[in-house]
Amino acid sequence: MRKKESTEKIFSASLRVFATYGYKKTTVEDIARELNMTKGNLYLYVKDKEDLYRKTVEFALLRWQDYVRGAIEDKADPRDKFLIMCHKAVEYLSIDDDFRSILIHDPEIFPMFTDNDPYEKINNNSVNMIKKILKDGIAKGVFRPVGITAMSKAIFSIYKMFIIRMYIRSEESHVRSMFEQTLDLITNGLFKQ
Amino acid sequence: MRKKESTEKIFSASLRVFATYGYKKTTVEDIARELNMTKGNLYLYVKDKEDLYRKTVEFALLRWQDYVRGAIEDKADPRDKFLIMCHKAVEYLSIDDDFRSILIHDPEIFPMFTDNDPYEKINNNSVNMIKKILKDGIAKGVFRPVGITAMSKAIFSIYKMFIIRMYIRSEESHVRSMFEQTLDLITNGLFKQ
DNA sequence: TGAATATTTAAACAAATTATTCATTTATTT
DNA sequence: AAATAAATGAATAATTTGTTTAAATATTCA
Repeated sequence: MRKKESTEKIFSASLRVFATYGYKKTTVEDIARELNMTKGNLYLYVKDKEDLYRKTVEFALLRWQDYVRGAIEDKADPRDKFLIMCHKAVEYLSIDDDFRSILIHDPEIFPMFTDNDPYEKINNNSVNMIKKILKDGIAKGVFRPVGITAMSKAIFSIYKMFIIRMYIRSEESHVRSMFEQTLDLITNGLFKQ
Repeated sequence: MRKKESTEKIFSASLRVFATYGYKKTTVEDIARELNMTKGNLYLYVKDKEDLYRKTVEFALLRWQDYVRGAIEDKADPRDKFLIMCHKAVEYLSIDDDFRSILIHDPEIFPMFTDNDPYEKINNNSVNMIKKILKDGIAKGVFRPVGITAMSKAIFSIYKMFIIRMYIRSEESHVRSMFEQTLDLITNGLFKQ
């Protein structure tokens, strides 16, 4: 197993285990076992358990972002892009059990924009994706000329809040309909009439 | 909390936690926390962690047996009793997540009839329930005169096997239809024509 | 009430588990 | 075959966990 090729294997296995037991209850050996390797070898890839966890969460966030990006890249209309992005971001939770579980175990993965967000860099990918859509939409004259940076952060905050709420209390279907209504509110405030 | 009244609370909380994490990963403190009490206090009720686990499983098995017994006690026809018992025993897993989980974590809960079965006494409740039904059915002339003890054990073995199989590999719907077919086989071999 | 009894706590300790390191071995590349 | 990279497994340090215990608090009932 060459180093370059194996990192994906390592973090997807690690995600699986962390998602199952949570940070505290998974041992480094649990993950090594899942990978059919020894603990010692794992420490070639990460500094310590916390580093392993952080990199695992980053891996999970990137996979989620790839899914969303892939779903909108061929769309031309900024309004389409925006709506599909919002829906796909939430729908992804239905198809990735591990991602969903890790969000429930650790609500800090999606922190509000605080001073030291460990995942700031990666969350900025999402914010930048939104930024581009807004910019494009404004340029094409289909969005009102809103403040791009602040609005992007606000929108990201809203749907990450829904993502967490929706799956911590997934029984409550009214959360989903609230999401739809909020989305309607955002877009109808955003679109030109 | 008086001692007499609290044992049920203790073991149902304990069941919940053991079912969530499995024996190894749950700590005595996890259970104490769930009960809003300290570890030290728990040791007034049980000898050690293993004793806590054993009593918890016994509690779970008794709850399951009560459910089945309750469903058949008002039935008169031994054939009804038999069929309902078999179905209810399996269906119970759908309504008690903790029971189902603990079975998956610990397949030894339903051991085959080996020399030292820690739950022998409680599993015998089930066997005796079957025995009574068979005896009654034979007396009333609706069952063939089979060997009651051996047949009861055989029947219990069959449905406990299905219970475990069904929920370890619950995706596979063919397991359920196999159960129905096996039940059909048992009853049509058992009933007089 | 208040003495007797039952329940709960919190701290302490020993034993077990876990994270981490490292010298050595095995595999791969050049 | 030499050099480099990857993996091992055993050893150690740090932390967690199971269990005990003395002291505190609550409950019972004479």
